Amino acid sequence: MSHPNAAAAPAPAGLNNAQMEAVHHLESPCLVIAGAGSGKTRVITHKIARLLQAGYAPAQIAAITFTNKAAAEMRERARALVGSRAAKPLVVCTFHALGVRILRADGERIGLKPQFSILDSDDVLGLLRDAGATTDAATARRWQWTISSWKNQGLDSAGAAQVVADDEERVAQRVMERYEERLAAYQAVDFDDLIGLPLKLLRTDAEARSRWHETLRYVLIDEVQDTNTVQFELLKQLTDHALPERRGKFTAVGDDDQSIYGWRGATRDNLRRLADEYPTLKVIALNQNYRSTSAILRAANAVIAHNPKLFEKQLFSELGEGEPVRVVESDGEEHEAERAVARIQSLRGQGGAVAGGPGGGAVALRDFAILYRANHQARIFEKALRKAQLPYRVSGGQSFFDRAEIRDLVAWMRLLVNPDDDPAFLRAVTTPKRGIGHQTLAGLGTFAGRWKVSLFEALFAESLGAALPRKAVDGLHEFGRFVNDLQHRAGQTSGAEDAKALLQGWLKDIAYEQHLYDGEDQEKLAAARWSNVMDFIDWVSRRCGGEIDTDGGLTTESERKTVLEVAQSISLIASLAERSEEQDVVTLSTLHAAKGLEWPHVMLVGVNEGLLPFKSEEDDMTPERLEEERRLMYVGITRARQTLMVSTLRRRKRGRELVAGTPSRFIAEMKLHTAATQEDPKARLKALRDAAAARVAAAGKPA
DNA sequence: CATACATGAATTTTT
DNA sequence: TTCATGTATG
Repeated sequence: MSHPNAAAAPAPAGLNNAQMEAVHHLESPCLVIAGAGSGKTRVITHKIARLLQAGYAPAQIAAITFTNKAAAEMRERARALVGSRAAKPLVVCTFHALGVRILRADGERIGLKPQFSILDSDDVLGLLRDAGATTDAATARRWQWTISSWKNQGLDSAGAAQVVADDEERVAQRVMERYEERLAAYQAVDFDDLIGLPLKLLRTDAEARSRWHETLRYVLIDEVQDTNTVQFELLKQLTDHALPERRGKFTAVGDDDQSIYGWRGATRDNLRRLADEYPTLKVIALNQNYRSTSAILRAANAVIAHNPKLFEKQLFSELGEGEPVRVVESDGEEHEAERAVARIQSLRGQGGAVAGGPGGGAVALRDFAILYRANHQARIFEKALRKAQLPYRVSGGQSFFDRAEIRDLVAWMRLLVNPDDDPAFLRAVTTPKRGIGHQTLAGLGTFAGRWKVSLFEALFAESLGAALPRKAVDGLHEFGRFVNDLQHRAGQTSGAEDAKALLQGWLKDIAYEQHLYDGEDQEKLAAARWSNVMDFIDWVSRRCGGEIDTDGGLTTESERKTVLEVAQSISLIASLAERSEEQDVVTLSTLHAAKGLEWPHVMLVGVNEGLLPFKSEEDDMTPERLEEERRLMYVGITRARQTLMVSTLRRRKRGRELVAGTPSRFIAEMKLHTAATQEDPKARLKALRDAAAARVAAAGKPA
């Protein structure tokens, strides 16, 4: 991963004492409480090196993360430390990728054929609409959410039947039953299944379990505080070896104060469970922060002190006092945005005047982040930045793989891997249009439903002729033959050059470029889409050529792969090799999406009651909810390296009139007044002098 | 009655 | 940005 602001610990000479202890503790399960910016990736990668030294083979070590990005960064840092040869066989991947690996190898033992398809959330939504016979996307989305949270608690539809609380859930539970039937019929799994099914396998199949215990002998897991119940159970199963001396070989790394995903099933309580269920658990806290100034950390510590503690931890920094944290009050969102822009411009104008500025030179745009609670808040800042002609990037924008044209091609590839993947079939057979319409597909669907076979299987059934007109059947057969032929060739084609030729030939055969220009009235847009398609083709063929995996997916070796093999791993991959990441632009991001990243200059905006902590009408703010919001504030504060500005609205526009806004309680909790913010001119002067002294001290040190 | 446009409101997100 | 709701117009 190449994000310039990714939390790459500014390398201290070696490891500090706590880090060293964490790295060398192999005797019993280990939990590393890694505060923000305390060098946790460093600990994990060094621990991998330590395990290799202790005699583990690389392929026996698994490092599990939550995102592809984190996995890629981890692999890269491990490679830098232990070398390519040792790093290659390491199992560094996401939870879900590990699930895929287990299911591709052993899924047959629980009735899943190895070429099963992975549905993304759009596919799931379509299936649910179908299963629940609704066209209403909002309803289907609620079902999706409900069903997913049941699955994340380890419940199937039968289990969910025991816990339904109201009528809406009762309906969702029935939809879930039909959804499960469909998944089984399509030989497809959703993202939740990628955790749930491997867990089921390991629980019920002793032989498979012991085989996996032989394969993966030591497990490192990142961000444990973000694990949900099912993921936690999977971790336990993976490390629950039959031999006592081989049991509990894991290191979990996390920070209870950065647990911000409770709303999607993550439970901070898993940290406590680790301590409860593993009496020999060694808990090590990393308290030294290598990212932020003392002024920033003091504010962070003060805020989080209002939460009950799970583990004792107090971050400190040796980077100097730094600039005081600034609180700014604005009249309305526009005003706030203008002031944020003004701050960027003034800090940039100042050049290297800020302590430790990159190379002591000008402050770059990429050094700034504007962080907010909710996505819609970005809008007004975008407007202000555009007006000031400052380039920016909004986090969590539409990903490459979400684009319609890419989803078309991915559907085709999924169909090649698993012709029984009905959602993929439907998309491919109608993209581009080939004279197979609603009527034909409805007929085929009815036929397939009656005989309980997939659409693709139904297509070649003898008796289909009785159910559909001759012309329709001919069209379907032609499509089927085309897919079969392409599938055959894709299974034999490997290497970048050949793969590219195959893919280009395929696009030509289906006249995809024409399809794009037909569907778009503006030629420029169609051309842009086609260029995306070309990027996609390049990307797939490069992987066929055996280029080293940079996406954290499954691959641990770099041999040539067939097009079909590459297609197998495609659903899991969320982003192309980051292309725009290195541009010098201001970052706009939600607090959630900012986790794990850092910037020299951070602005937290919209820090108001109602927004942060967030509160909606029908929402009773439980203490737990408030604590999670506070952790969100904590995460925001600890993203900043040199300066932090916290912005709040005195007044907000509501409709046409301005209404009073209340600064967030978290601002008071930062306890800035002692150091001086704006009230006391004398104290402020002193703070400025201190900061200047700190700058001088910092400038004397090598970077 | 249906469609077009304007207005206002808006949790958080990965795989 | 998107999504839903409401008003105005054909």
